[in-house]
Amino acid sequence: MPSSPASEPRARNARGQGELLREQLLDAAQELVDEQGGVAQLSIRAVTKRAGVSPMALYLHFADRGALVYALVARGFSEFRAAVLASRDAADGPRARIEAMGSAYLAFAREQPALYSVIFGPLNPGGDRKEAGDKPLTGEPIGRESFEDLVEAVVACQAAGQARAGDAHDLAIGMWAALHGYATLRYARSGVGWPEEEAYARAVAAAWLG
Amino acid sequence: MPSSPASEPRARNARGQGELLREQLLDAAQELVDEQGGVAQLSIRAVTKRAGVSPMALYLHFADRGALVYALVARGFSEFRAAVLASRDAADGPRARIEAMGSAYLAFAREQPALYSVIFGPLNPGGDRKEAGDKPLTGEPIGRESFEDLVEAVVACQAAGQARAGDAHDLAIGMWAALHGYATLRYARSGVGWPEEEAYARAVAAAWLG
DNA sequence: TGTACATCAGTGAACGCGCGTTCACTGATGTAC
DNA sequence: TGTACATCAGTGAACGCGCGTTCACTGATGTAC
Repeated sequence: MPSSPASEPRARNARGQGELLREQLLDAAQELVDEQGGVAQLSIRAVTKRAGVSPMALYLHFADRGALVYALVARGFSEFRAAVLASRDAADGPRARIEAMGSAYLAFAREQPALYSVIFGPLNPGGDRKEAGDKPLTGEPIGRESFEDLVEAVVACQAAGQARAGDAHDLAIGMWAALHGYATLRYARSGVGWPEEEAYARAVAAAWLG
Repeated sequence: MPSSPASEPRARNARGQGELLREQLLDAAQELVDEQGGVAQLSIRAVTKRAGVSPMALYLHFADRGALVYALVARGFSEFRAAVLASRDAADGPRARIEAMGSAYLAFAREQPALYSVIFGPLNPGGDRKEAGDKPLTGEPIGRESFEDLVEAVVACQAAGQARAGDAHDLAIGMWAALHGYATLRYARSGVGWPEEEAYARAVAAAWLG
């Protein structure tokens, strides 16, 4: 008989493969975040139960709940940034690149709304629950590098004469806020008649870059 | 000796004044939401403790935790809408009215960030914690009426020749997303150099209305 | 004017639950000699 | 080749906590007669 489904007890990892559990815990945590729409209700016990492991096993890989949340958000942001940059690099010409970044941004927010809202939501996401031992997100706030990517793309666009003059930073801010607003409002208030992602991304570029 | 500070036991309301506690509970809940940055961690026990009352007293006014959260959000939205409309009515001319609405929108989000994020965040805010008995936000999603106010202001602006032609609904969507993006991103990612509220509100109007 | 009674604005103890985290333990597997 | 031992990947029970909600009660105050 083949191995039965998830309900059977999980086999422990082979010697030297202990690190595998770390990724499995992050996967389980991400599933729960998707289901719950946020990180506030995420619990060690729920994560370890989903991974088929005792609560204590989590402490082999994370110092506490805050460290788990931080790792989850950091991993999510890496995926986000990679997706946006890949989309940019597949497009032709500075203006098309910017619009591709906007589309990819909105697509990620649609596909992973809970993760998106944690990445670009209030800082210190673990602290929502209890401060005890939670690692604050100090230094570079998550999301900053992607903003810099956008500024760079705006500069390239201006250099090619495909965007109005003006402070690239200010234009990038306007575009970022417009994208973020759509990303967080569209599915929370869907009854209002939203444009498609690509059309909106082009409209945002037109509004801020001319 | 005058009445001592909050630590002394609360006197119960006089006969016929039982409804006063309802507002006091909502006030306490709002304080906690401000402190915690959201509604997810709001507990009956914390609210009643702050109001100086036993947990059971809350059930005299609210069916359960979800009903409390719903009442809090509904009251907050009324305040929000009233503030935006008051600002609109104090301005001169259709274009200035729209810009005043935008400024008031951003000012409310700055002054009451937690309340703002609950009003315009994911629906069914009480459901974050546990579904048991929570009243879902059915029918008109909160925030809808303010969006209609904005559409109306755009129409007035077009009628006065102070906005480009086009579907007023689509223009209002663009402005709303831009305002919401600023409102939720500015204080969460403050290190990036944001414009002032009034300047941003004008820029948004310029971007979408021409 | 006196008193029984209904009403009102709450209180108090207890329930079962899930939580993060602690301390101590287990049992398979590889390695040194 | 055999065996003692260290290491690794976990487990199990228990702690004290805050939670929503239940059931039953209290004591002051107004009202009917």
